[in-house]
Amino acid sequence: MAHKRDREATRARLLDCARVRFARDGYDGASVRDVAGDVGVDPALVFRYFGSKSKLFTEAMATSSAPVVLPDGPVDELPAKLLRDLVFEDWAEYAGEHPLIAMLRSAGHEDMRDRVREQVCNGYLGVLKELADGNDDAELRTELFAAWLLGIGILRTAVGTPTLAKATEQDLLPHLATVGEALFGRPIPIPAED
Amino acid sequence: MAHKRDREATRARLLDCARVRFARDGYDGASVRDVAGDVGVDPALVFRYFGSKSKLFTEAMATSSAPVVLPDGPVDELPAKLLRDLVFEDWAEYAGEHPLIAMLRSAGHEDMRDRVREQVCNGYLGVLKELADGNDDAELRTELFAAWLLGIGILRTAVGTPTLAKATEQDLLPHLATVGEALFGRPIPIPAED
DNA sequence: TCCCTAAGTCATCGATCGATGACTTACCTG
DNA sequence: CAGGTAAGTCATCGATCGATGACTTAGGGA
Repeated sequence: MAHKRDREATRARLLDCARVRFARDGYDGASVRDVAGDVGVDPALVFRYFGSKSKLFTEAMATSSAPVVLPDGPVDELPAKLLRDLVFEDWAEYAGEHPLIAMLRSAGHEDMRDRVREQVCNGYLGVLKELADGNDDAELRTELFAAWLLGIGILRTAVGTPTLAKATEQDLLPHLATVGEALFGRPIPIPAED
Repeated sequence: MAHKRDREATRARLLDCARVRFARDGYDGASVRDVAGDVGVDPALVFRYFGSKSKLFTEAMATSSAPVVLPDGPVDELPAKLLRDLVFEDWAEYAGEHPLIAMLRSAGHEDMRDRVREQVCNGYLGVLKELADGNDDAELRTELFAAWLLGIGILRTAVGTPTLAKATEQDLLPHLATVGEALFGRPIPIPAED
């Protein structure tokens, strides 16, 4: 007996595995058979529960349990926290990449594009917005900073640029402070090493 | 008569179409039948000429006619030129995205990853390197700036963040100068509007 | 214990993909 | 104009994918 016959539990496990598969392999790279195999269930069950691969994908993204744990605390500590989350956290189950970066692989699909945008806007940008208070072009500055963090993550994990790939968090923090101060006109403290 | 029987010419046309297809649809999304169809030739011919889809891909990327026209001229004008190339150029045939950003869709494949890295390192980073002269962490600063440009391009075209998607080149140039100066410790001129 | 409902499975379809090998046709040479 | 060679085509294979519908089996209530 692999598992009890529980519709909701099986559905939830399918969604969990689908999330990882889609993020790691992209929409096209992840097959329904793969997801079903992870759960240890017949592929046909996926279609019984979700109707189609596309709907499985949409629901998996929409019910993302905890794609991002948005940090709180003093605003000027946010850049360092986001840097850690986006760049230096160990996302082993997502093939070493932040789920957001991994999801960009599927950006050809409209659903994924919308989902990523929503996550970036309502998540990261909403959190970063306070930093730009008092500046003109506040939204633009916020998005520019987010673009930088995203670009760093991509160069590190998806491209594998030599210096950045080897850089540690401590290497990046001073530059994070420099750019953050230039962009937001306020000092960005460098947290102590732990 | 569609075209003359010219092995080299047909090969070259296949490579051209393959480049666009791979960049726009990704490695998995682009089929050999698509590429052959673009050229108006039988798919089997592709295998006769290149052996496999993977080899077609590798050769298409390696012989990239002009994936990037690296700008020259005074070093402090490079940021603005790269911003235009990466973010504001009209890459209509690549579905509106810079080829480099489009190629990231295929970064799951090792070949593509290597190719993108090579292009970034020997292309953009090589050009930008001079800007960091005189700083410690010169390579890191260079890669961080490249990460920023890349991130801007991705947020604009692949994610579609609201403010950045609507921003014009003139909107971004002041911030480019600000961040560039902070990162490289030298003034970055803002070119006049044309 | 019986049995009915729902959870899960099996067999299979049609489309598409990469790939192969035998075939046909166009062009150049003598 | 004849004929050989190379450019290009056709038929087809095996694998994989999403998807469907009929089937089997588990398990709780009477």
